[in-house]
Amino acid sequence: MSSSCPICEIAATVRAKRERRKDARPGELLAAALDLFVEKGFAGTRAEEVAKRAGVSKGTLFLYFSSKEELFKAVVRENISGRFDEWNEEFDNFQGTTPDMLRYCVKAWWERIGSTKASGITKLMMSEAGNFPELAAFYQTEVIQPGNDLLKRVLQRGVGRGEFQPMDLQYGVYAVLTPMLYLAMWKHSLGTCLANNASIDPEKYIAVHVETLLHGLSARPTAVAAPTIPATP
Amino acid sequence: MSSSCPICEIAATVRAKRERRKDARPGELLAAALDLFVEKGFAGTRAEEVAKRAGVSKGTLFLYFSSKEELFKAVVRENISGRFDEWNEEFDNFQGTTPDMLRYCVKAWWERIGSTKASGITKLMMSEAGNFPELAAFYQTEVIQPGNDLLKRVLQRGVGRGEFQPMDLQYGVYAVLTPMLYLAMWKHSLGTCLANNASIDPEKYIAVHVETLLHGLSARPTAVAAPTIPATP
Amino acid sequence: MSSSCPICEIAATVRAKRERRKDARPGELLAAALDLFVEKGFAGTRAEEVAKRAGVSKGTLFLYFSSKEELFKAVVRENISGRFDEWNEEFDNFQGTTPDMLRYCVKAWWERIGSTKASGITKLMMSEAGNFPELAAFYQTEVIQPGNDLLKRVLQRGVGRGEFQPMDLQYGVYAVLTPMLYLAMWKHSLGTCLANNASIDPEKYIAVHVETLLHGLSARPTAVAAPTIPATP
Amino acid sequence: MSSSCPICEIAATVRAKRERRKDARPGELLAAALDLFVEKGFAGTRAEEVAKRAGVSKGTLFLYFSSKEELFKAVVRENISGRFDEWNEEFDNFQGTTPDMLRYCVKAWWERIGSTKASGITKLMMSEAGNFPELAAFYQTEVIQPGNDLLKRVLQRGVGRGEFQPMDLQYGVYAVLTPMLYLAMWKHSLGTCLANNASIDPEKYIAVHVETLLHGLSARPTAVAAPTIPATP
DNA sequence: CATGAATGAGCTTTCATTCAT
DNA sequence: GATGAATGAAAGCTCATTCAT
Repeated sequence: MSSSCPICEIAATVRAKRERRKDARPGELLAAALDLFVEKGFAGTRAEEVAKRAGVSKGTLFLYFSSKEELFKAVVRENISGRFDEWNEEFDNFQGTTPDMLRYCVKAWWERIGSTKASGITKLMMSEAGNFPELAAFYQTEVIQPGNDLLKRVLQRGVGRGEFQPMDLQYGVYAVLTPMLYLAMWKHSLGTCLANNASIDPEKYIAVHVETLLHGLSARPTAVAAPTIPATP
Repeated sequence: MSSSCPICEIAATVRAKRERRKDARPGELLAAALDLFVEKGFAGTRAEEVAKRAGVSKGTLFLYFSSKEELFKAVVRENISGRFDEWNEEFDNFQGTTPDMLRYCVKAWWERIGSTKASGITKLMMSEAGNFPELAAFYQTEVIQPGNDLLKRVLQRGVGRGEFQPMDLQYGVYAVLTPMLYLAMWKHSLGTCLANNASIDPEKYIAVHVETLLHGLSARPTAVAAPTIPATP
Repeated sequence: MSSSCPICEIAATVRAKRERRKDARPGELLAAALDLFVEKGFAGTRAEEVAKRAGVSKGTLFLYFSSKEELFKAVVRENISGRFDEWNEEFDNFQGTTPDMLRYCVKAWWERIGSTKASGITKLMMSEAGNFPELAAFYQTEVIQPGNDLLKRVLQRGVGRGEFQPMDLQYGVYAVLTPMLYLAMWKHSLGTCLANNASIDPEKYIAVHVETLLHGLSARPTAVAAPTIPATP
Repeated sequence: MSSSCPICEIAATVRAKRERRKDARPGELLAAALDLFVEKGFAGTRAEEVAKRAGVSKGTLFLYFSSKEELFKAVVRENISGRFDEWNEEFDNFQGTTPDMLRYCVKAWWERIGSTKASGITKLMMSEAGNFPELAAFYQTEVIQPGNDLLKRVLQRGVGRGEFQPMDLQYGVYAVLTPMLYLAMWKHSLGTCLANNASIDPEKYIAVHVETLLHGLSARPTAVAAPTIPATP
């Protein structure tokens, strides 16, 4: 490779760069695919577009993922696990009232999932679950169940400490989770096409939600501080 | 039909049968389309499949609906937007407290939309809105806006009568609507693939939701300080 | 049929009208078909449109003409023959100079064919001949040949009387005919879609044509260089 | 190519072969399309047929031309409108009398268009203009207008140099053009189906036409009763 | 490994033709 | 005879997937 041919030199450079980036390819493709699947849905995303956004050719995409469906599965797998250990630990160590814990919990979700691209996966799963039952089961095991358990422990703590009324924990979880998941859906579906006057301010929406919720959950003989939906700003 | 002219009778019968058949077609097609759109999404549903399920040929479908998109709009009109007149009237005539009105409202939604196949349309729009902006705009105009307005009037009534605290009506609407819409989503996406032990009992879910909500909304004598989202602990 | 049933009476009236018009049906269909074929071409004309313009149903059209192609053939047959006898006689009796005869000839063509819907048939044949060889042969025998013969006799008369130079009669015929046929084409094709500034005034066009032609054909005392086919320049 | 690097050479060869193939595709497709459009008309030609005749698949056609209409436009550009620059220049540089120029002009048209398959496009536009207004407008802009302008300049030159009588240039253009266009029509419609004895010898037809025309246009000292193309009214 | 030209199954839509009424 | 609802064969176009280079 000490050839004097300049083209060969360029080729060598290219090859070097290629080899350096070879391992990065799947990751770049997955990132591009996440973006596009979230933005346009599964059927609406063209394989070539994914490849182009990842800076490779259509052929290369199929070199790493045997089909569009496999790519989709890989995207979901890549993006949904691995955060729960950290979170569980965080909550085990939480010092403070349970209402504050719940506020923190919701805030953390918004900062780490809801406001990031990762929220698109939620929407993705909702939209396409019907067409990928296998993936849906995987999602249930790896994401939904752990999230459920984590929230249940928070609510149980509140009940145990007399901060919350006794409740059916599962439905308590739903009451916390639902609007957040819905917000993720909204952000990535109708919310993107609607006139501004119909759009939701996510942070305000979440604040209203959690306070209303805490008001509803709280054990209060003496209704001291009534949280409310704030008056029109 | 006591006519003495047998030809007239036969002709009338013939026409009747034909017209009965012709009149039935759109309904059969709309029912088939609802099923399939909900099951497979808009893009995933083939026109020919709709026709086949309705027991007619591909051509016949286009005899009644000029395009797949028009078929979808007709499905939405048939199942949702066509009913707002009736609902508006119903609520105009409602006698009783506003909390009861809201309970009735949520119950009615569940019985007429949520628990029926029509709830699939909600899920459909969430999933496909990004890919079919024209459909999204249609849905916004024909469904979201009227639904929004109806709920706003209910909440306004409660505030006006001193049953609810003053509030930002738009976010009040969201607080009512969101879990219901989310339930619709759930039913038609992940909910269809999950093990039974993780499934939601919709009626209970809705009941919990509305009571928690009413608790949060209700005007209480000592509404001192509105709690807010605290800073990160 | 002395029934007292008013519907039966109406039916009887309808039937009578129907029978009265039964023989007229094919003619009405042919007229409608001529209009539409000329206006939109063969492929561009829909069978249902023809039926509607004729005031009958689609089914009836196929009752009289076994296929769209048969309808087309019938239109051409209906509209192209039967005028030549009259014309031949007219010209046999013509008194006057041959240039005047030719002027009259061109004028007559314009008035009876060129300016009427019948000119559309010319365009029709030109456009569709390739797809209907059988029809083309028919047209050749029934229309082109007789027209050719008639014009040849006119030119021959001029040559015989010393009004025109000797010439190749066949090409003389083409020289007369061509611009007229072209005009018919133009009227029914590009002429209908072009900006006004590019449009032709047919009468002026024909006048220019015939006078230029007569100038070229006329025997002149100083017929020094009768225009001939020059060697390739 | 005297490089010592064998890989470079191979790569170059490969790319060359591939590019040669890719570059050839549009030409092959255009040739096939010209054939078929002329033979069967625009509507009558199936995209797949064009592809098959070019030896490729349906999909490949749409790789190079985004729609059937674009394919047609490309055929027109390739065969006619793309040549006007060359022709305009040719005539700007012409040395000789204007009658000779006109003879050359007609001869050139015959050799480059009339006698080639390209003449079929003229017929095509005549036949299909009514059904495809967009194509007609394209043809008007890209072909008719430039051709018109070119001929007008020729005639104007003759008038300016005293070789032709003053005339209405637009109708002069028609007088030149019409028989040529008609010839193109004839060749591709009825002419293809008629017995030999009725067929036209195009070269002789054109020669007769142009000489008769020049005789009619020419300015002659003793223009006693010279019928002429009248000056603009 | 990477490329991108090529493929062809699949989708929506049109419309001549049929046939039960 | 007349009707018009129903049919289904095409046709234009898209795009996941393949494979020669």
